[in-house]
Amino acid sequence: MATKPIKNLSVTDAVTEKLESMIVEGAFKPGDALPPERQLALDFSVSRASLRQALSVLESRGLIFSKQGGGNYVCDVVKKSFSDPLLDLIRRHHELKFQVIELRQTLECSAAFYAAERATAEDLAIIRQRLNELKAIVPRKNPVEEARADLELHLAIADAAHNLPLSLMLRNIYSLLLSEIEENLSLVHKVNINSAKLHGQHHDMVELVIAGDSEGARRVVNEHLELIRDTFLENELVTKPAG
Amino acid sequence: MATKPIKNLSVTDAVTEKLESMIVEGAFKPGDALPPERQLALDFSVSRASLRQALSVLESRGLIFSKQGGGNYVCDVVKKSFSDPLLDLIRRHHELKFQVIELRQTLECSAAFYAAERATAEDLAIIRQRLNELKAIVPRKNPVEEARADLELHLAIADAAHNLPLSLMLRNIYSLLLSEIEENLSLVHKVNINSAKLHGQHHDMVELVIAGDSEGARRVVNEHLELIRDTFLENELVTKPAG
DNA sequence: TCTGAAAATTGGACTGACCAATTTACCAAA
DNA sequence: TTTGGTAAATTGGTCAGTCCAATTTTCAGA
Repeated sequence: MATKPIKNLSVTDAVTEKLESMIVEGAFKPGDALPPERQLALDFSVSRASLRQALSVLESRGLIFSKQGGGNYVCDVVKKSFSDPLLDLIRRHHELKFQVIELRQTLECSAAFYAAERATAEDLAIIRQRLNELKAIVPRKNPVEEARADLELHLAIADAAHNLPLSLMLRNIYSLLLSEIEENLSLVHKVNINSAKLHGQHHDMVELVIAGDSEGARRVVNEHLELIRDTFLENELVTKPAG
Repeated sequence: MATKPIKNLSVTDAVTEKLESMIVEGAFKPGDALPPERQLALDFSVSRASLRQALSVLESRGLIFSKQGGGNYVCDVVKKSFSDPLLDLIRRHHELKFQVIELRQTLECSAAFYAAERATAEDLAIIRQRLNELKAIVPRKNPVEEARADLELHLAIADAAHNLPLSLMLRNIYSLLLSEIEENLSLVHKVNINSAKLHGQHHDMVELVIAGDSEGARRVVNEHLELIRDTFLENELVTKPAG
């Protein structure tokens, strides 16, 4: 008999949940001012300190905002943040973005190496197909589509390495990068500066994997991701005023 | 002309940012306990109420968790976001073990490389300490303790690479390996065949990282993990009838 | 009616206190 | 020496009261 997992919420957590559900259910509509903190604390029979902890959490979730002396207001855009904590973390800390790219570099170099050694005819057919799809999309000048096709090519190579955990980790990183790219298109425009060089590297990557030149594949992928990393870094310097 | 939104952070927000940065930058590592709230409030020269608002926000973001009477602890962020499905998968499929070791090899080689380039004096002190702890444990002939100390050394090197996502991934892999080892002690007995050689490599690893020889560190770690991989493989052939 | 300063309201922050859960220290019993 | 349990110290959870600063409201005077 397992001990019953009784709902044992702290006062703060209970208030957070209550307020959140009231907002979601429309008791307070977007733009509305919440009752004053002192009144709200009385209504819930909690201290103002506990209430304010709850309000802080709701503010960090983007549900409300505070104006000193004015009041607490429900945000207009109630964006359902089904946010991945790690993803949020990386969004807020650009130094982590660099680390993610560095990690991607580590993983992809190995992936290319093993792919060159282990790729089957079937793997190679898929890789060629992805490369052709990418080449077809490039002229359309659609950054998001191009980024997606780009990652698909990289993913095909990773899969050819026949290391499932490695593939899965890269998939996670790709989904992270893609949402990043979709949020910040200017970043992709920058990438286009080095577009020709990047696409040349794509071509070389594929050729070396097909040729079974594992060391060569690793080297080109390394150069490829260094170029990507540097482009990201430059972009950060442009878009972020002062780090 | 918009009024310049000068960085005008509230006390709570400032503390939140500061703590988050410290966690991200590794001042507090996953599993670590934060200093007591009263002490932390003193350190930051803020009231405990403000500090607790910040802690509430960080908890809601999944960065820390609190135990009443126990303390505030840094979460293992990775478990929720990066590789839940991966861990489950590997637990269910033993044939993936080889691939996991291969992945570990990839990650650790990079980690050693970057550690040799970036390790601070503090990092090096921890690495030396872990090595000494390992040396002290070896004579006891306790396989589980030794495996744990072994992984702690590798982890210290990984942390010195100053790449949080990389550290987190390796932590997951380590916890996986450890539970694997605890389940199957015979495997570690096999390792002891190459015990002397492995410990020599540990020593070389540390020395090269301390010397800042990134290429050398990468090479030794590569050899180290090849030896580990081969030992695992031999063991598989012995323990699994016709795997 | 309009303006502007005073007053009331409201969020931001600090202090000190008390409770409850956990951890640590310590001592007696086996 | 080891074990087991209890008392003490530590630490998070909560509350009440106070003061400050920004905003909103009120209202007298032009």
